[in-house]
Amino acid sequence: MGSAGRPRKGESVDLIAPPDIAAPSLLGQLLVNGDVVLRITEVEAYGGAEDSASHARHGLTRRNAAMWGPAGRAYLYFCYGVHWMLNVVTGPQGVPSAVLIRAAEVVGGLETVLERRKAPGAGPGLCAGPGKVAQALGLDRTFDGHDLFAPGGLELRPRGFAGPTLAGPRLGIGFATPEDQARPWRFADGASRAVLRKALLAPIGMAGTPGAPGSDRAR
DNA sequence: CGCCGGATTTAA
DNA sequence: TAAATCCGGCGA
Repeated sequence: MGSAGRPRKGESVDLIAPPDIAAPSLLGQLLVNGDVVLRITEVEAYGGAEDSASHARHGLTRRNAAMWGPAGRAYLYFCYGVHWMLNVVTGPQGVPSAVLIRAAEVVGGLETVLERRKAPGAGPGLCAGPGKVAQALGLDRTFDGHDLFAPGGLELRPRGFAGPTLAGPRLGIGFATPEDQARPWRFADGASRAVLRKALLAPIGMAGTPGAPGSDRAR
């Protein structure tokens, strides 16, 4: 890796930005693993300078090591003894930050997803929830640190589009400081039904009209 | 070394 | 509303 910190071909420049900037740029992008293709509809930013809600709050540990790595890698962790959670590592190397993929829509491989999710049929809630997303993609600890821009295995495809961006406080971080709990670091695609607690989110980055510029990927 | 609790999901 | 179910991080 001679080009540390510099985006490679096909890599979104936005991932080098602070997590709250990088996060909304991931909306609409695709996650691919085998025949399964998901379109990201909801994300949350973690880390940056100081964030009491981040796994990096206690410093570098074995579990969160991937958060310190270069942008564009996966950070997988096990939660509640039950679920795996997928994050996209962002920011410059050495600054722990990541974006939690909270929800997505199935674009391809529905049969595989239904099987993995043990769901009877498709619906807006099929992959709405971070544990569901990882399960649908068939992820576990072996994907921790995986390069999302390397061909084969789990991949992030920057191509995609999303509707107007919604933003609001992150979910499930009652242990964090009130200031960090209040940060509007949860983002979602306003045009998607695959979004949890949508009523807690409000339009952002638009100068008056929905679909306005501002949610564009800088590229 | 033992305890506490979690970036959740599901079923009752 | 509560159980499932494991491991990380902290304090002793």
